[in-house]
Amino acid sequence: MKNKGTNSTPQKPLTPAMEDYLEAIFNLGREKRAIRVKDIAKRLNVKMPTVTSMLNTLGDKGFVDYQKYEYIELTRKGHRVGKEINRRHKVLLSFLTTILNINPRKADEEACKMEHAVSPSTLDRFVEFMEFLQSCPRAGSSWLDNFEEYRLHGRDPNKCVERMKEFSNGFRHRIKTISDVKEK
Amino acid sequence: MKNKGTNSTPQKPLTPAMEDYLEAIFNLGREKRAIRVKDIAKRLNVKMPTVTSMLNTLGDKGFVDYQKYEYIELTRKGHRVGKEINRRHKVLLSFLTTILNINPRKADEEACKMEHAVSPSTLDRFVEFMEFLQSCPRAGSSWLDNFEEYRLHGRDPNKCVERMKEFSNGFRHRIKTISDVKEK
DNA sequence: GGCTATAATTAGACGTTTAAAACATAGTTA
DNA sequence: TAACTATGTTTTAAACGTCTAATTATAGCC
Repeated sequence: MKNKGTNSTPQKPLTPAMEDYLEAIFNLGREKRAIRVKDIAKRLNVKMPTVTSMLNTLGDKGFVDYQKYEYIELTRKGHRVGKEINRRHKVLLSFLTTILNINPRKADEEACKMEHAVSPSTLDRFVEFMEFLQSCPRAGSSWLDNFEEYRLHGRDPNKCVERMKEFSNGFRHRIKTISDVKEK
Repeated sequence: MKNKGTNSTPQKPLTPAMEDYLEAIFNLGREKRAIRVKDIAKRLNVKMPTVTSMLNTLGDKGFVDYQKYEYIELTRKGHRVGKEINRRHKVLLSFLTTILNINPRKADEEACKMEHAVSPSTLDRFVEFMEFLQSCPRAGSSWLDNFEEYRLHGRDPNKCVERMKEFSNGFRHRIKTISDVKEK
């Protein structure tokens, strides 16, 4: 038996809901000085009592410092998790928008769901894949333009060479945003 | 209000657990003639009472034909869902293994979680992306070999041209498996 | 200080998913 | 057919995440 009910570093698997709260608190913490129950509720589209109860849960598990009616703060452990989930969100969002060219709103929704399903090591592969696309000219933005052309106008393999010769610049900016993921 | 409690085509969002059961039943149906509670329990690593109770839930919602002690069968609606979830699984598995080169066991685990998070339209983009890679020579398998090289041996952009000239054939087979996703 | 508006909490409930324990059925075999 | 074994079901209970309604706390203002 590893962990008795106390806490410290239980490392029990967090539920998706808990991850959502930690991510929300992490982000709110960078946006405003004081984080309130109301803010979290609004961010996650839940009611305030739901937030209170989850804060108690997360407090018991050592992810937030929380005494009722007082300021909400992430512990070091909670901060680590919130930041990691946020990283997943950004990477997946970037992949969905820049590589698959899904519109930002839809991509954000999807990233919200996917971020709980993708392990850190798989996430790293996504990052490496995008970095590769960015660092290698032939694999980079103009190549993605070809994907867009393919998607919209046909899938005939014979068109391929022709397509490769096309100079399209309407989407050249897409790949640039990949580097934003590495920020902070 | 769209649907009164009856059923027919309620289209209520299925939970991940329900999707798992429908997918499992769908797959078991193709493996053996009679599907038993025990089989589902084993497949999903749950206990038999859990299966019984979920079968009742899914029966009420019109996804399975189920009378106690009798054969378990998907309704047309249930079959549609099971097949769709299975499709998501196969597409994601294929992406994770052939494009990101994640090992099959790990990739399967990840696909199991991701399949509940990815919408059909996003899934379609994954498929198109892989089809594009398959249909366009320069974007195809040898290009993915370069990604592998990049991942393992360095990320220096200056190496890129050099890398592009390399002829690597150790991974050439990877891209072939992409077409398997389109089966059935 | 007392009043009021806003914010937060408590209390109680519900639906979902799970499991353990006890019970029921069906099939096989002696 | 009686007994044993497989399988399946019911009952009960728990954890989780959410809600509404009612209550309590905090902060700002006259």
